[in-house]
Amino acid sequence: MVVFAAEHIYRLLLQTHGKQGWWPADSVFEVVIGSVLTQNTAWKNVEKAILQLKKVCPLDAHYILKLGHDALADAIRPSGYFNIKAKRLRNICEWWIDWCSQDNSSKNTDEIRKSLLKVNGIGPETADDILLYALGRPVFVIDTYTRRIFERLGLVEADWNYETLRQWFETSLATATADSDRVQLFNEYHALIVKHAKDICQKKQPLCEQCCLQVGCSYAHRSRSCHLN
DNA sequence: AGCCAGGACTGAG
DNA sequence: CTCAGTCATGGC
Repeated sequence: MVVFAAEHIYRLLLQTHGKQGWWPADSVFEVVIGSVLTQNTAWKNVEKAILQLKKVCPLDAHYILKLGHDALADAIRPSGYFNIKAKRLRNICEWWIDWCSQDNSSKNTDEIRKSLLKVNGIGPETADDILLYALGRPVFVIDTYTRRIFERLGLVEADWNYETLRQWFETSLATATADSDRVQLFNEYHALIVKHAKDICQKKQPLCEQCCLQVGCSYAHRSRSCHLN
């Protein structure tokens, strides 16, 4: 049964919240920018930052680099951590320019991830955000919500590192085999987890039976209250 | 009035 | 090598 748990929970999330249609952005490069700005930051603040940035400069790697640190930091101020994020944005702009200058059709996903992780300011989650939502690669994004929910459902262990968790999800979701199907599935799944966390758990609704979104579910709950607390 | 957001790096021990 | 400290605004 546990083998199909990941797919089961996906169906429950989908029927509860509907399709999310991530990533909210006007361009692929905007996804890259957003993935850095949203690090440990509410998306609402990221929207403000991107809006301000668009007012002072076209959303293009070359223009952002020409902007300089101070002007960039000032524009993205609402997203918090504006000084480090300005540096990180400049770093990922360099990477992006390099990326766009090459033929990437034959590169495999793992080598792209490695090159992303070499960029200072790009950790495993941000790298996977970029891989999935900007580059359309089939990788499952792990965030703090994912950890908490599935740990309290008793499906994953607390001491698993990022890679182990990612592997668990990717191998558990075996029904979709074609790359394009997996991209769609992983895209929606991560978005639904975030949606669920924000809409339901933060509002402290008495979801218990619903940690898995369903009354009387059979998972081994670690907590009786909302599994996100 | 705190608490915490769609994390990641650094420096101490 | 682990791990606490650091970065910082805005919404609830």
